[in-house]
Amino acid sequence: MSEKQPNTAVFYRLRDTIRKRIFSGLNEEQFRAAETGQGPVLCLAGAGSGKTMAMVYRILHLYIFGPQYDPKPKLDREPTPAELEQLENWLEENKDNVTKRLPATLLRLIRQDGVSPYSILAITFTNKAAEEMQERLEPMLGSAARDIWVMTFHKACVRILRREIKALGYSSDFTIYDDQDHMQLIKKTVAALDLDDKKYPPRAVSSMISRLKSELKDPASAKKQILDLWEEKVVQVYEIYQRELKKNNALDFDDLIMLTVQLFIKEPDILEYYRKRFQYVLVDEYQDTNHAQYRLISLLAGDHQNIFVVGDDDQSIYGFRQADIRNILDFERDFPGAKIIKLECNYRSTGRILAAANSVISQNLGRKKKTLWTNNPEGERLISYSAQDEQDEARFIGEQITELKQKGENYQDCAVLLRTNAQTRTLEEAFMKAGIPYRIVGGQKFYERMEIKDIMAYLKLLANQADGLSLRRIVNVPRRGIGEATMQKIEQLASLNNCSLFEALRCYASNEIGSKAAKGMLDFILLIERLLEVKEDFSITGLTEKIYAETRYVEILQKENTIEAESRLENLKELLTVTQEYDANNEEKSLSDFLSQVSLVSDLDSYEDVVEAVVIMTMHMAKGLEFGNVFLAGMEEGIFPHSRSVGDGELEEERRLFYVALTRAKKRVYLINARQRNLFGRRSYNQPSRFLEEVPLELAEEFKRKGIFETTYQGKGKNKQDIFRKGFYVLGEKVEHKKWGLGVIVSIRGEDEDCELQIAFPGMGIKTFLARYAPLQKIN
DNA sequence: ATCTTACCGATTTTT
DNA sequence: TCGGTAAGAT
Repeated sequence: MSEKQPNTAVFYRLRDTIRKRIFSGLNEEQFRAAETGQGPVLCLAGAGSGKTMAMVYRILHLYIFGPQYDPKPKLDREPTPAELEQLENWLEENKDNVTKRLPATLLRLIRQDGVSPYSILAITFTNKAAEEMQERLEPMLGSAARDIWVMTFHKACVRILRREIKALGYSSDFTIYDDQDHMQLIKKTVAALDLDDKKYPPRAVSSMISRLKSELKDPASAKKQILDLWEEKVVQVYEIYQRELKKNNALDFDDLIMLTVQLFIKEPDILEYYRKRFQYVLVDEYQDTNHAQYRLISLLAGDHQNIFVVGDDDQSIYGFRQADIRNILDFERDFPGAKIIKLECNYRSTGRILAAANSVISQNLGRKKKTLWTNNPEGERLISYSAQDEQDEARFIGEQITELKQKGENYQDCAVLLRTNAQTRTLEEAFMKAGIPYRIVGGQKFYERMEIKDIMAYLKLLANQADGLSLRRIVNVPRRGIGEATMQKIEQLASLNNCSLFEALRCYASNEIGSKAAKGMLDFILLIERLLEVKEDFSITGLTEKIYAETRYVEILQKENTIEAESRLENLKELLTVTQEYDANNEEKSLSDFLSQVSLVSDLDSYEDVVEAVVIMTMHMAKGLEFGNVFLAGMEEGIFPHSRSVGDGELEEERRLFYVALTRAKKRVYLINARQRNLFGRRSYNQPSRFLEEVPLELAEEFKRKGIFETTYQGKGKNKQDIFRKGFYVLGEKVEHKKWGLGVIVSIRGEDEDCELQIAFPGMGIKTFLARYAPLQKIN
């Protein structure tokens, strides 16, 4: 017989139970990550260990219960019996299901000491990750979820900079240059300095400048650490490049981070404001942060030290983009008193896949020791297949996928992951032939298409007339008879008068009335001025349509009447869908805001796994995704590990990439190498990847093609005759004929031993044979 | 100013 | 092999 408890005590008990219920889907470590609200926390989260869960629930916990859970918080008033009943009812109703949604009333009742959603900053690298987190938060937190800053580094920086960049001498309608724009400007600068672009390849120059920026070195401080002539010149390029950006009121991607840090350092008041505001900072994929990003978050977390980072050093595969693995390895040193939480339970992959991945990654030195384990079943063995060549490789994958499909797998649960983009072609052809629906993620990106870039350049110029790069792009698009030579003059004029390209253009046009180029220029200037006048009156869609019409861009494409023009028109239509979506979803529509939103999306963001299609992409792009069945093609020395990375310390990063690729798979992994393949138009013979040997033998089995003659053959024999009888002929394969000598199979008709082979003998033409009788021998 | 042809060179790229 | 760039032709 229990004594009648006061309402408050009952409330405490119920609240505690509800808390446990909400977090019941987490394992012990995840829960610890979620509830440790104060101080620095490093969460080492292995692949597939539910780190997003941990982050989402951490935010949830902060919002509802605050940084430090108090089971008996001070209440303003005693809860009413009706309220207690509500809580009890909820508990009763949600006895068995895992909580995905919390009703607002319940939230209001139990939320005590919870932090303001405005004080939480959750940073990711991809929009996709940010959206995923946001989507999971919304049903739990309701509208409060929208007040939390869950966004990418770059987006957060753009937000801050749009408000504060005046302090750095830019104006707030700055343009963001994408990689293409950036490269363009680098090339121009290299040329302007009269440097030989053989000795100073734009790519290398760009990567050096990018490195300097991610190390927070401005041109002045970069000058102090020059090692040789080459670097000296590059720093000169950097200096001019940076000046040029500022003149154009433009920022490249690296600037977004670097300038934000500079801003914080230069303006302590501004830093103070954001420090006060973001009391709780969370960072996803911490192993991928570069130095600038590290500085950014350490500045923000400066005094409160409430910083929570999740990452996996074993999944650091962006070293070439200045991701600094030391950030995660040194976290405990950088943030004294840091708590370490390891998430080692994998919910994704089968035991065998995980064992393979563990074994592979254990070869790397200098990592934080972690061993993933799982309660999942052992699963099937990994399958390896040694293909004749890339066609055979592609065909094998196609066949296996067809087989999987028959077993009830969906196409969208199959992924082919590649080391390089160049490997996609053969696969595409094979899939097309086999009638397998496929999708290539990460090829030509929407916003990188010519026609889209053209229209965007118009919009950019309208938003920011200082943007000379955009002006240059469109001044003669469509044709207005303004060529390179004329533009050179204008550019000179601009730098002479220290004015913008647009102003120089105006000046030139009014001075050279009558010349052909001036006529075109005048057309262009009037067009832009007309658009500038009305840009405030239109929605983004309206403005875009006006550009289509006034430039006659669409009209000209229509007249072209080619398939190419057709697809460009399609893209322009698609762009209108994008603008419409923006217009519909954004209250105060500003052109700059639209443009930055667009600048910060990637191809991967549009990737949804609902389409019935096999997905083909690079291993890099696959990070963070998962698939039932994963095919890793091109497991060859030179390709993977890539020849360029063998040698200097990058082998471990390649191995991490392999680890990432393996751990994408839930059920099946196929490892395929081709014994020969065309590489740069040359036939090359590659050894199987060393990584294959790092997969323990007992976890894998080799797939043997059931050849036409193989039914009875079980041979171990080494002699040529045996091998010759065992094989199955493959298109493109080299064979030796007793009489004709070396040849290549160019066609195979029919099945099994009845098939008819056409073989090309160099200098002797194509001969036809019946496989059954022909005295053929395979050449490896 | 714009179109054509001969070279060269060739990872990965969240933003 | 392909695609992007640089010099030559119209």
